[in-house]
Amino acid sequence: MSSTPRAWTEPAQRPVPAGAPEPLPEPARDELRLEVVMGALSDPLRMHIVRTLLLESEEFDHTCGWFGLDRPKSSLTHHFRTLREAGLIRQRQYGLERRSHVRVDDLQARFPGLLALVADWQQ
Amino acid sequence: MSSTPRAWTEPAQRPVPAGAPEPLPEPARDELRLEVVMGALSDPLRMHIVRTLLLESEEFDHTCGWFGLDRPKSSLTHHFRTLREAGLIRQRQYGLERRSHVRVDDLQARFPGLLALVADWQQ
DNA sequence: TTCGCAGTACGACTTGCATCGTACTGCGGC
DNA sequence: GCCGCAGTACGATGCAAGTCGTACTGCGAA
Repeated sequence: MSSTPRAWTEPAQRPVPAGAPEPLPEPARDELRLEVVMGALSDPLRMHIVRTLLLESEEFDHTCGWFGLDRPKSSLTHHFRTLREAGLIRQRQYGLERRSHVRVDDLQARFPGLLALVADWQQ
Repeated sequence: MSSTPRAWTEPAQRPVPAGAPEPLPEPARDELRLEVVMGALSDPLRMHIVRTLLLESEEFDHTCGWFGLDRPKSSLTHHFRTLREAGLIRQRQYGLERRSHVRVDDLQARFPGLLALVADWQQ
């Protein structure tokens, strides 16, 4: 995994740490809808979030605040929820923070090649 | 899989017939934006149109009416224009009719794998 | 030249979404 | 206990998009 910087091409995802909180409500893998996923990615800010998360998520999950986005917190909540409800990201509550990562396995299984397009996206 | 007649996986597109009208205004290949394309595909009716066109377009282009969609004509005009302005389809005016086909070459070049996802989409 | 047809243009209505301020919650540190 | 912080919930607002009826255009056939 560390030999190539593009972990999103790998089918395997790093294991969930023991004791991690349950993910927030999200669609199951077989409930993912391509048109809903694409609708979530049709917003440039959300595309940016997913792409950044994808290319930086090898080490650990990230909080909303980590991105340094210049938007009010309530706007970020809205976009992260949209991404989670579309099935693009998984969110877990760690104490104060809500950490996110891309659902690489599920997305690769259902929509192979989609994440490669996201990774190649240019702002 | 590679023996099946899925022309959308081929880089080449059938040639334009001599004397065909000029295409209606559309974004150039290098102006295509992934988030705009995905926004156009986020509507189930438009996804259906593109997918149908993709899987049936080997023979000839198709008119709006060919699809047999149960919507008023003005709604179809709206959706076909959205698809054309996003760069998904090319439209030409043949006398009375406006015929459409998917821009396979351009989309494969800019967003490889995207059309495969569309072709695998289930209503 | 008159009619019918494919599709557009326009406008009105409605819905959904992005945006954001403000109040609130829940956890951890002091 | 008390406070600060991350993030949510709620509500208001403005705007873009979907929907559709109706009038219109432009071509071809009778």
